[in-house]
Parts: sequence; structure tokens; C-alpha cells
Amino acid sequence: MLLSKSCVYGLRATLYLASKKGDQFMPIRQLSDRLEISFHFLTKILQQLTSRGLLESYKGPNGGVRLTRSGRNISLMEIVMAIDGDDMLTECALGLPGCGVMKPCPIHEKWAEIRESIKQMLESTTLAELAKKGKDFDLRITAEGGFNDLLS
Amino acid sequence: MLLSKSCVYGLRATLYLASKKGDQFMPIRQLSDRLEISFHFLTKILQQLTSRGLLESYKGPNGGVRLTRSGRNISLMEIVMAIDGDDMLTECALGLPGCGVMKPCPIHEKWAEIRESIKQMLESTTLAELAKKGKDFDLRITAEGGFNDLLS
DNA sequence: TATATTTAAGAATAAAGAGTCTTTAAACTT
DNA sequence: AAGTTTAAAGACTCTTTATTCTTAAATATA
Repeated sequence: MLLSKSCVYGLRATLYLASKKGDQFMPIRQLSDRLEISFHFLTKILQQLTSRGLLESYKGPNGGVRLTRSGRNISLMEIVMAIDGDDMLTECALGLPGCGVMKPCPIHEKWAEIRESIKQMLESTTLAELAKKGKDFDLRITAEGGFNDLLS
Repeated sequence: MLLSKSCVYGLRATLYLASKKGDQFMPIRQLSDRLEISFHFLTKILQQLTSRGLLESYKGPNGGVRLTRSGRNISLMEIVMAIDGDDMLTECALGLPGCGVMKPCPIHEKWAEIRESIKQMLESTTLAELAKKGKDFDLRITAEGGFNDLLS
């Protein structure tokens, strides 16, 4: 897989948060129930996003997590970087260390192009954009349920 | 990682085989030494390629592996499919089962484009082409060594 | 026939990723 | 103050991937 499961779950969760109106904190339990992701696992993932400043959290009753001001208009890239790091965008297709224009492997150029297109896509796509699209067309965000099922 | 380590090793090994002239069998031990890959691990990987008809093997003295006639002009895609399968080209970016035009997730279209470009690249790039390029420009096929170091 | 060389096959081990559980700390409610 | 709700932190377990080890089978050579 290009993205780790942690990363995929992180994207689903932040996408869901981005689709909610207002700036209420949402309990992770509620997120994990609705998105059908293990609560403890999701907690761990969201902690990473919190420590990176993409989410903010609040303990106690009416607590939970929400996107920070800067987190609201972020690209998918920032989520991916926060969870998976930049390996995907730097690794050589043949696994050679330090592969680059100076010391390329035979696939380097073609691979670099692919990586560039992935990078462009992740950088130019925002959570907000996808969340709007998800709501407008009631697209899926879980195996069964669409965005609008979950907004109730 | 987009490709598993097994797959990357499989690519390195077949690329090396494709760069050799003649149709001699090359012992896996020699391949593993030169490519700096564990012998037993590489053996297992190459067995998969043999059973798929991309390589043929011969036991005993002067035995080893070599590309089959059909294996000589294959694309990278065939190696990748033989080792990693098609998950990479079918999986949803949000991990949703059955994601597609009928029941898309919000990233589906953009993701499908990326996958398509990966597919195009893997299908249109041949081992022979990369091997030639590797030799012509003495590019790297191990951490330290170029193609021409190994052809001695 | 005996021995060396080589792939094949599968068991065993190690490492990494995924997922669970328990305890602690913060914040609220009564 | 006591109890409840919530995130934080870390230990622990399970699963998958990666890697190593062992034995068997095929082939060649002497």
C-alpha cells in the first residue's frame, strides 16, 4: 500500500471532522464508532496530528478533537507527512540509498515523475474540498455509509 | 512503500539478468552476491517468477536461472504483478472496499488518475530498455556498484 | 557410485506494522 | 470532594512482511 493504514484512518477522520460545521470538539469515541475504526488505534493516530498542530484536543466532558484553524485549510499532504513521513516521496524504486539525479538508478526518472504527480495531487487537494464534495454528492466515507448518514 | 521489498529485489535481479548477454543460466548465489541480497530470500522471490514463466531454472552444476524467451521482453508490470499482485492498482486511497465509479469515495477520481499513471509507466517500461540504459550510462543497480562493475 | 553444485520447498525466526488494554491526567458535574 | 467523561501515554499482543535455516531433489563430474 502506498499509504499506511494509520494514514488512511487519519485521512478518513480528518475528512470527517472537516465535513462538520461549527468548531465543537468531537469525542474520538464518536469518530471511531462512526468511521468503524478501533478507538484506541484511532486515538494513537490522532495524537500524532494533535502534536503536529493539525488538531487540537480537549479533555473531559464535551471534550474531544477538532481541526485547528491552520488545520482547516490543509492539504492531504500535511496529513500524510504527519503520519507516514516523506518516505513515499523520496524512496528509490529499486531501494538504492541516495538515488537522485546525481547517482540515479535506471528507473529514477520515470519514478520521479510518478512521485511528482503524487506530490502534486496531495498538495493541491484540500480536506475542505473533499469534505464539500463528499457532502454534496453523499459519497462514501465508510464501507457502507455516506457523509450525510454520519452528519446526523 | 509502494512496492514490497520482495518486489524491488525481483526487479533488481531481473534487470541484472536482462543486462547479461547470451542465455547462460546464472546461479542465484552469484546474483545474490553481486546484488547484495540475501541468497535464500532472493531464491524464494525468483521461484515465484519461475513459476509464473518469467524465468526458467536449471539445477546442478552450471545451473541457475535465466529469463525465458517471453520473459526477455516483458514490462515491469509483469514482475510487479507476479510478486505483489494487483493490490496497488485497485486499492482505494481511503481503504473502502469496492470503491469505484459506482460507489466512489471523495478521493477516488484523483487517486484513479495516479494509479493510471503508475500503471502506464509500469506497462510501458521494459526490462530490456532499462537494462540497456543501465549499461549505456553505467547507472547503479546496487548501493555502490553500477551495471558495468557487475558484468565482468 | 560418490561427491559437488545447484534449485525447490518449507519450517523457523526476526522485525515492523496494526491493533488492544491498562493506567494516568485533565476537565467537568454534582 | 467524589464521581464521570474524556484524551495521553505506554505496555502488550497479534498479524504480516522480511529474513534465515534446514532438508530434499535434480544434475553434473569424476
